[in-house]
Amino acid sequence: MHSLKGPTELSSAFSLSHQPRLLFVFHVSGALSMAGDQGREHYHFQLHDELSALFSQKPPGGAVDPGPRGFDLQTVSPLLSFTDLLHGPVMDYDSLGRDLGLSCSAPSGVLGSGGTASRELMTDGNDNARGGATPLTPNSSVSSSSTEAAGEEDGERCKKDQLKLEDEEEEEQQAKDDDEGGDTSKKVNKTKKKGEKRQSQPRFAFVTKSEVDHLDDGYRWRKYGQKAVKNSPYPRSYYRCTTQKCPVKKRVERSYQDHTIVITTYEGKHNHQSPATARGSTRLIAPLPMMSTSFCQELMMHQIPQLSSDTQQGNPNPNVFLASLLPSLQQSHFPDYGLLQDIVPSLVHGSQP
DNA sequence: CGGGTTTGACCTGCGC
DNA sequence: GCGCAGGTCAAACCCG
Repeated sequence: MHSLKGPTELSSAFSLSHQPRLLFVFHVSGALSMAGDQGREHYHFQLHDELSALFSQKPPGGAVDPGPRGFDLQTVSPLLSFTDLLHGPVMDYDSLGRDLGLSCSAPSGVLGSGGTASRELMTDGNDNARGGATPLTPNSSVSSSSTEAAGEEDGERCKKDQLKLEDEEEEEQQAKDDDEGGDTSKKVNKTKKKGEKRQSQPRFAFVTKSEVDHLDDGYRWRKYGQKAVKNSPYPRSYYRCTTQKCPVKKRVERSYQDHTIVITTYEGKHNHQSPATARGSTRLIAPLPMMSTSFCQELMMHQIPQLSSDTQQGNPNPNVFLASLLPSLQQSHFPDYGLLQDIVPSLVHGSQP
């Protein structure tokens, strides 16, 4: 069974924050899509339902849309911090999970048997799991992501993923060949071998409350498509990292129940440094030699006010937060440690020579 | 003019 | 086989 230490330790780290913030990281394993194949669609809509239920709730003062489930986050207490939510007397993992009505369609009963919403969201048995932080916008008030507990499919999935990765290496090689003079039809090259599934890249989804669709995560993206989403009035946009040969893609869509909820799904891993880092961002007061993306900076500034405050009040390096967080994440099998590694490469490299 | 966006067409996988 | 839906392509368009 999966280790469930992650959320606990993570929440300890997040106890630094005084603010009522939620930060969930939804790792979406390779075979899962935010939407798509019928088999995955269930998860997709559940994700929508759950998140919408979660985020359709606004803090006191804001308009509150109870949502179809009628789940009232305020019963959980919107004023509680992430830590409070996880540890506080108001709600334990199990009750939170139940109240959230979370019952991800993962085969082994993702939220069953002691599993809880938060735990499961933060737990992933997939060793290939990579994770992330949350892209935030200035107006984001709540961010969430989800981890798919791959459950019993993991073994098989890992094998499949490995095969796919191998295939992708071939594709990469072919791309190189193309770059060196091949002018064959891209469509032909892009066409996957028969019977071969896509979606081998690690994925993780961020759910952010934001008015803007395209969140600045420090990387440059080029939109390559937009599709209407079934059962949703909001289209899904497809972006590719503009850096040459960077395989990372992301999809951005809004919750059909709460248009302020932006679901961003990242796929793949950047094979380069964030342009924001490269050009030297000045978003934070202190220099950020170890902060690779504005993405993290936003995290620091908006999602972790306490930390931000510390930064301004003397601690020159907000990365101490991540530095303190990473070991816990590593120890706790936090599924998205990999993304943190992506996001804070030098930090990780520093701690992991 | 280069880079990004829009948008219709096309491809693919899956269920029926 | 057909229809549906997600994902991608690429020409046209836009903008600085």
